[in-house]
Amino acid sequence: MKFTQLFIPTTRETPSDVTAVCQALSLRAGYVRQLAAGLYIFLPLGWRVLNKINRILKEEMEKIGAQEISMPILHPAEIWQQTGRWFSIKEEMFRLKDRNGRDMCLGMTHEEIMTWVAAKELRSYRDLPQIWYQIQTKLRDEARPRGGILRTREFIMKDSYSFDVDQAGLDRNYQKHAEAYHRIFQRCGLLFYQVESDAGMMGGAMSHEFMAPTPAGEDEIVICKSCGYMANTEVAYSQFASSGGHEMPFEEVHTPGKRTVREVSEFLNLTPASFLKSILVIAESGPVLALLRGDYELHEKKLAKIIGSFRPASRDEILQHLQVEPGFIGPVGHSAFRIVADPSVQTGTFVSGANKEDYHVTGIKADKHFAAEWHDIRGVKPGDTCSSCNSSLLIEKAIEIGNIFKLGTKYSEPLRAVYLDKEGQEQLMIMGSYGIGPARIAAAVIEQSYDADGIIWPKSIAPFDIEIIPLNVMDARTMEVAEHLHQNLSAIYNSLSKRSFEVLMDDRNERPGVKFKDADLIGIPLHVIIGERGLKDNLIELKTRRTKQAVKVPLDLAVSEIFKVYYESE
RNA sequence: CGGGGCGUAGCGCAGUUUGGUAGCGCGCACGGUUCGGGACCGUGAAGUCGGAGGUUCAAAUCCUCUCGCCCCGACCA
Repeated sequence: MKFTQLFIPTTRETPSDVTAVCQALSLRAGYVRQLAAGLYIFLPLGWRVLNKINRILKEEMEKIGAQEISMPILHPAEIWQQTGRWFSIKEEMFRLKDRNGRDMCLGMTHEEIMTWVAAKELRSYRDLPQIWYQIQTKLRDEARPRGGILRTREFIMKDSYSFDVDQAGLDRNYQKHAEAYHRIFQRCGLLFYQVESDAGMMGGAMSHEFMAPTPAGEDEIVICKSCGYMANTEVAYSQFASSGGHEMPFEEVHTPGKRTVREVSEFLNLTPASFLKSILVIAESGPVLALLRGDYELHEKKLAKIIGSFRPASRDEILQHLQVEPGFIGPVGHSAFRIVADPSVQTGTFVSGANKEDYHVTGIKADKHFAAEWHDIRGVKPGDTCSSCNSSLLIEKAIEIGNIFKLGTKYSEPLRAVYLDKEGQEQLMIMGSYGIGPARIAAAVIEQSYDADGIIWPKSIAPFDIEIIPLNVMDARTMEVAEHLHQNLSAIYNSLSKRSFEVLMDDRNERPGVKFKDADLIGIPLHVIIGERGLKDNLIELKTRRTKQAVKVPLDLAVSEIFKVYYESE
């Protein structure tokens, strides 16, 4: 392919409103353009990369017996009403009416439709198991699109769905997907972790996320390098660091106008870890007092698992239930309340509000001065250790590039996806669903693989394998060599990669500097530089993008040397 | 949805405080000189100053409304 025949609008400057590296580079290198908030156009180079990724996805999905199909993205509301998600999902779903006034929506994901087909067409245990997948557009009216192609309102997803006769079948398909995902991300050249995750709106019993660590990531994951525990902070547990709190008399102290942990700790010259933080929340069953150590934050999802959905209490509610201003709440003397306390305050001596304006109480001990249900309700923080092996934990930012869910019967039940077993009994199908975002893979790869000059693609998903750079297109010899190499490399079938090289030739009448800069920016793995200077000695130059190392090779050995350097390079 | 920021030539920006001829750099077109890491000289095209309304002799600039984009948070298969 010739550069002059491809639309590659590179730019020297970065648009001012980008923040993420992947966003800046994919724009500058001419891979994508933004249409509106959360809507991106994939230009020729970007689309080539996505197709490379999709090719890998298809190969690995076929390997585990998944069958590619294609579903509509416009859905009738009824099916989503049957599973309840029409109601439980709020503004995030794009909804519309057709000309007859029928409610429709744009698919955020395809559990409903896949299950609908399964319910209609699969009847016998003999029809199962099935794995169906597609690479299809999803639409979500995101509250806040961000990070360029990281979080968009319209995006392509590889989503697959498994249908099994029993839990053991689901376990096998879940495991197969996990293994396929490992191969996929490895082939794409990503550093990634498989972490425990929250099932979120998908529901279901078990789920894992695949996370590519990068500072641009929206999620935070907790990693134990020692025993391998890895989890999204949404579900992560840890061992709290001991507070080293010291003994204090049990007495009220005057703390005029000091309300926050920070204010009171400074006022009393104590560390935040000496405090017992009391938070009043309103659950459906009534008010609940949540207690945790002053240096920790309440983990709302963990608390919700124990007391159900809740919201923070308003100032009036705090006055009503506790008869005290916010800032002076404490656990002492509230035996009538449901109190849920974090183990970080189970041993030791603490300071907390006195339930009396402008007073706190020192010397509080659990069980002696208050009683509580004990549950881990705190967020993991730096310095915590692993709850299984007590080694130190790492907290890293990461991009979610894939996930796998054990759905069980969450969708087969409402949509009546049933089969007859060997005894002729009707049984619910056991389902799993599994997603990967190809654009997020591309973004994560850029985030993990770039330098000051631009993108460094791994060979597996680069838009081209080789870029030929004839430095002076006005020189006849240069062009003769370049054209010849271009044709040869594009034509020779290579048994290793099972295809011929995809070659981009920069045939623009540009100065060498411009071509070098653009080549580095675009990030094709191997550059073949043809200049008059080298040709005098029948030499051309091979330069690998990642290392920037260049070797001069004789012209008559060009093709074999290119093979060699290409396959030796990382 | 809450908080903040920004909309001026294709891109990056100045000009807005204090109303008075719409500018700079890059890019683009043409001519010339250059040609191994984003060249130089010259000439030129290109703007409803996001939009609507208002104040004023006069609005990019002041006021009101509105639309869009970005960031932080809330939210998030």
